[in-house]
Amino acid sequence: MLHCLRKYAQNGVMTSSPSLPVDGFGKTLLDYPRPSVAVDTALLTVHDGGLKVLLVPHPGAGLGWALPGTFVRPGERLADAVLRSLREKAGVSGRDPQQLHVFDEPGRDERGWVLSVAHVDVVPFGELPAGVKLISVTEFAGARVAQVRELPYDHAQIIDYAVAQVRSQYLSAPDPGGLLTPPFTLKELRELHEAVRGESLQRDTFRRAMEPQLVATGEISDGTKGRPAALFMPY
Amino acid sequence: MLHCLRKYAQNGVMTSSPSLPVDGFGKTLLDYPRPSVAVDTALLTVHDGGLKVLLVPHPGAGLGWALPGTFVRPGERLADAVLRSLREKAGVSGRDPQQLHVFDEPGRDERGWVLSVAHVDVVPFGELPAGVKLISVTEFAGARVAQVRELPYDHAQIIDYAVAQVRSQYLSAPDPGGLLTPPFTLKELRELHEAVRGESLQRDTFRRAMEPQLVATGEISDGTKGRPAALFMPY
DNA sequence: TTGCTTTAGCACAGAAATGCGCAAACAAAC
DNA sequence: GTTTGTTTGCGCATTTCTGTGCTAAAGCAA
Repeated sequence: MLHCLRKYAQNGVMTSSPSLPVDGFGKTLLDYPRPSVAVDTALLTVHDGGLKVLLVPHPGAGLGWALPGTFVRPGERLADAVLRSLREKAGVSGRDPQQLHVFDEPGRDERGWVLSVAHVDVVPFGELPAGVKLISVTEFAGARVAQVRELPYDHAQIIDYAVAQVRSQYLSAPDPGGLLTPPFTLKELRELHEAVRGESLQRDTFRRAMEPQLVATGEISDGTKGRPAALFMPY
Repeated sequence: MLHCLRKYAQNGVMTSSPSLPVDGFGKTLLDYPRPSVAVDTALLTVHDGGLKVLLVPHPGAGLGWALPGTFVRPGERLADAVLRSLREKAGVSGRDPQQLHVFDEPGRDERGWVLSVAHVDVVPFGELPAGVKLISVTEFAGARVAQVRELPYDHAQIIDYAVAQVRSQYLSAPDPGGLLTPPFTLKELRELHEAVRGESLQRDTFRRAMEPQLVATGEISDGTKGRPAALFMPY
């Protein structure tokens, strides 16, 4: 079979050239079929007492919204691709994307062989640009909100993984996602946890779990109705 | 730039041909640089009261052992690639590989741009072929056993992820990895948990946690010295 | 039949966790 | 200044969990 050497002059990516290591068959990695690798991200935030996910317009036919995503570029870390896609698709600055799962169903994308590395990131609502599209991930009577079910590809599953992971992280740590601006009150922290976990929490039980992991600033909240609350920061 | 259409006649993989969808730039997915995607697997088993990981000979220079791995083939699920690599590299039948993490450091492999999707699988020691290489993952006084530290690439980290995930699964469920052949005694189950978790467990506390999740078969163990133990199966 | 070993089960004490009611400490209203 | 409403902090009782020691049960071996 006649082979053409194909070269790229972009991002210093290595090409099929005499300098690449060859294997026992005299071939380099570029001689084998390879998938396209994409990242898709469930960007979660807390607003109006609930957990919300960000959607962007989906250019594909028929469906209007999707999770932000992009193909990974040579030399780019997956997390950096996530951050780039959040900037480019939603004008949002992501923070610390965490991997969730690789979706690898061979026919998942009609354009060809595509793997998607699903991620989750969390951003405080106040850091989101005005006008971004957020939908609730809260379940009502066990039924998914229609808009989550209608998302393309495996995006509904990605949201499930994301919610599960963030909820797991908020089981015992005060604010692992940094959604509150320190200093904050215990009530603010508890309300955040109730929004994330989707359930109400007993005030005293919550306080005993969190206080050992917080630093009391010695100050109290002001301008609030009722007894002023002590202010805390994370360790 | 002159392009040659490159065709493959292997495994029905799609090629850069007129039939592939093109994007807004008139290009298909194959026109963009793509990584090689590999899977690496920490295959864990329990033997001699401890958690062990399987190693295979590493063909690379300098180091002798590594976790089994392979490049993913077109149309192949990641889990199937894991199972294939365990068969081909170690003669082992894997069971239910679980994804751990994607290792994506651009320079992690001198052959080129390679992503590795790390997996964990567990197999009962009795199902492993004779002569496979197992090393302990147990830490002694907080120090990693030398052989784990010396593994190539990010394999030591993969083992860490794998151990953490399996230990997490065995925190509250009887035998999520199916390492015991039913029926089994509570002592056998407890010893499995002690091997996985790397700590001793209080007999009654353990029994209270497990019994509600087990079905008593009504039979007892035979051929044992002392009072025969009740036999259980998982729900 | 007796002795030994192992397992099962439970009572109990102590530790840990939970939830509630009340006093304290504020702001707002009068 | 007093009263009302709200929120916080904490003491207390209750509940749950854990680990220990003990004894009975149930086998095998002698």
